[in-house]
Amino acid sequence: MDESGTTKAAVASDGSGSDKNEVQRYNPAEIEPRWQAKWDAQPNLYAAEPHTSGKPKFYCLEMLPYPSGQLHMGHVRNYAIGDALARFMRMRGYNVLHPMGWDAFGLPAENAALKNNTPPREWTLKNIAQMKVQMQRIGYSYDWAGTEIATCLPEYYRWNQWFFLKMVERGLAYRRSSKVNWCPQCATVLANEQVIGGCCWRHEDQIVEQRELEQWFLRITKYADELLDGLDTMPGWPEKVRTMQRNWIGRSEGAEVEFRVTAMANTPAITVFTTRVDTIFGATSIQLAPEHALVKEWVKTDAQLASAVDAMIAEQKVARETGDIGNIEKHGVATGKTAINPFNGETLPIWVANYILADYGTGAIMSVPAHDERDFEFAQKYGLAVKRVVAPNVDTDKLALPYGEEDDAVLIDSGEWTGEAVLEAQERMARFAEEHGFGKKTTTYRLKDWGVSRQRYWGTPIPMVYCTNGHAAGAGHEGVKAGGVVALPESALPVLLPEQIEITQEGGSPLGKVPEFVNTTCPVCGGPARRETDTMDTFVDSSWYFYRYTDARNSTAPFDSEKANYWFPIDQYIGGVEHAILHLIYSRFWTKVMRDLGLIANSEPAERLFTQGMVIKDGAKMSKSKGNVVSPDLMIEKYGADATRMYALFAAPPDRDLEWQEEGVAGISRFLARVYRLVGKYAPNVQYIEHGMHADEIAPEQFAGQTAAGAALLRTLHQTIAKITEDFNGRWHFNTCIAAIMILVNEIYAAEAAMDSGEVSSATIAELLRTLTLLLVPFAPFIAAELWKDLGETTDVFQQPWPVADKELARESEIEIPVQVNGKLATVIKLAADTDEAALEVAIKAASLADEKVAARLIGKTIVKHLVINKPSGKLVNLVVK
RNA sequence: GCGGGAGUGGUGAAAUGGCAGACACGCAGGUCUUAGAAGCCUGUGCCCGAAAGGCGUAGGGGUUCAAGUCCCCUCUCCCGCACCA
Repeated sequence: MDESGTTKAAVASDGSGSDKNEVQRYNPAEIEPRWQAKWDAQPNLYAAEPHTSGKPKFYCLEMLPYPSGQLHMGHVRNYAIGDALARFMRMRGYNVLHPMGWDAFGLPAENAALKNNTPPREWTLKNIAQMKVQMQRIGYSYDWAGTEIATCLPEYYRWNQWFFLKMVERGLAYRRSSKVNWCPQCATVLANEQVIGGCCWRHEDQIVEQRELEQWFLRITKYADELLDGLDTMPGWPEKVRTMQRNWIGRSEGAEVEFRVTAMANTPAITVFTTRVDTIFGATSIQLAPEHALVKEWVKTDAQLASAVDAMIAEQKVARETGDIGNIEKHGVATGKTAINPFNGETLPIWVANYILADYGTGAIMSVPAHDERDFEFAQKYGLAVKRVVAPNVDTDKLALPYGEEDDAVLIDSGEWTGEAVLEAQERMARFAEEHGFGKKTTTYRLKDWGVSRQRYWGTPIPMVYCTNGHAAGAGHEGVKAGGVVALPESALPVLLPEQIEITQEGGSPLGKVPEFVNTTCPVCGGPARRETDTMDTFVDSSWYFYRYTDARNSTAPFDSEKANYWFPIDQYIGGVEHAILHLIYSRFWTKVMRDLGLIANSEPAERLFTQGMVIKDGAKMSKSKGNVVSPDLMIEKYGADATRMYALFAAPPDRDLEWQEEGVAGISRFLARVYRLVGKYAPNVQYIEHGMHADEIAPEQFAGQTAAGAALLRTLHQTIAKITEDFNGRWHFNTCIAAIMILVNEIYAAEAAMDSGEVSSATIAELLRTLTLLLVPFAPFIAAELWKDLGETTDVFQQPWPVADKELARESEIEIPVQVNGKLATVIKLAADTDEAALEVAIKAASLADEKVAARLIGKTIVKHLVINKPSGKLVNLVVK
């Protein structure tokens, strides 16, 4: 090994006599396809080891895409984040599961069929093939062969059907008539979660209509409490997402109280829901929603009421359309009827009011104007009584109506409850109502059961039939009512989606027009039966796909429990925040159901969730309508896949929105070219190529007698390793990781002369370039593979262990100490790092006073304090002077 | 209205309470070239200036030896929820 002598002139060492200008230029268009072809030929390159391997596991998951046929920058970014992490964890020795698949059912396939006359299946599979090529071009390290799934294939969707049957058995799936959200454009039903501000989530300008339909529902409300309480045990999820889910579930504890309608013996009592039963003595009217059942009854005999109610409903519809719902003026109409307050026997007028929601609570409230803002506003308008029943603990003269109050406020004018504290009264009054049979403590939720029926073709067929002979369901099928609804046996699965089908724009389920599909036999009696023609919401597909990944080729079960239990929970889930409610709450529900079925041991699907920011351009989210879409293909063509994905990590920290600037991609490409040139220049000269020596054989003591230049480079190198390693384990600021690599490369360039003259040893150069290459793996795998090869390695760079930072080598030889005077920087002094700790403070004080810039600021002042501050990050001096 | 996030150069951004603006883009000047491109070098928060200096993290106040960072108030922008009784 040549430690002492001058390093041979780098450029000439290959004997070719080449000079600088002939060093090959970085050409990703040549490098990347070459490596990609090599990788694609190895289907198990990124396969995880079996669950029995005994290695620590790491399940790295990104949300699966809808196969639109075009990868967009949001995908590129999302998957670049996940891929960096997966590659890092592999190099750290983890058994990494990094799967990918396709959320392949859904309406666009049917729209495309209408437009292009292409069957949905064909269109979808073509898109998948197209997007897969795009993703492979970018070099993501997915285990395609072992995990790839497409939810539109029977191998997958049969398990949707299987789960559905399990849920039917357990009463978790049921059928009932219900008012549903109907999007005329989709010609199908939407779940509550898919209605955004009264409009369809897919058609932002389309008002959602209400229709009465027979629908299948999944009983997610059974898990409402667990879904809510579980959020408190999920510190690895963003607070934002947990808050959104909490609000969505909307648990509200209160009481129901029945108010009898005066002099109407046959009319059922009005049940109101309230969270403030303690204010019931302050109730001065009853308010019903326009759609309340009693109102529907009364309008039959009261034309005036009928027109007022109709106007209210019409007004709400308009308000919804214009987006003004929520701030339309409160108004109402008196019904002329009255009800009795069961607590004090008072007679209260019954009104119908436009601010009462039919689908929350009971659709009826007791109005307490003194203590509720909305009721107060309403009462003011119509001159209804305002009766205060809670005394605030502060000077009441200064309070404006309606009165809010503190928790320790007490009741006044409330009969036998007068003087009781608010919270105590709530408990006791609810119990009193229950004991006397006119109320109870109750909890309501904003969350509703999940309607999963869709009147569409391109989805999972619901595995139920309607027996013409009117069979009731078999024993144990408690979710199925009599009337001929029969669950298919498991042996009848999968219920295949017919492929020859005509898609038309007419409403109703397209499957209903396929007699071969519809007409079947009853599994119980063998008589004629009709199949369910609705298909499942596509959110069913994505509710459990990540379990399938652990055993994607299983043909006898959705997955093997042992495998799932090894891999779950997902260690890191990465995706867009737009799925904070829909997908992520359904997934949590499905996990709990699977746990209760005994399939898995975990109760939550993912340990940690990361929501990346949007990719924007010219200040707006990329979208076709805005015409600001940047094509990943074009970027790859111009700058290479490495530069494109690396820019996606460099331009902003992953959780923030990212403004796409093409000049930035060009900048990254230039940086990679610099790295390429550097390695190209020194690779032929790297010692271990000639001597077959590897860096791990270079003992640290060989760096001990380093020249200052070599030591400085190694110091930066190890600081860089430490910085990146720490970031992967913590805050994920990959932008600063890449910046750190740039600093390292800049520094190596600055030391070029020292490297050429032999001042920096060949062993050091080898260590620098090898390690630099390894550090690039998570961010730019193509160039990393190429450089590794150029450095003479024949091993797979992705299987190399991640470099370990050496604290000794990373330590500064000289410490810089900022000196402040009254907190403002005066100068920076330098001291040798090996100064004895005991003497250091004295030395620092002396040095700081000796500095002329400091002295200049001390003229005419007195030193009050001379502080030397010790921090892990370094030392600092502050002179407090007067 | 409620909840969450953010506000730092021309731009994207950096900064465990301790040197504000790392790294990059852009721009300017230089070098190389017949010329250009690429590369390389230098400069680049603002103000005045030859220099020394002064001012600067939306605005105002506070805590601290020390505040972009912590606390209080105000303003602006983005996201989510929105008459939830």
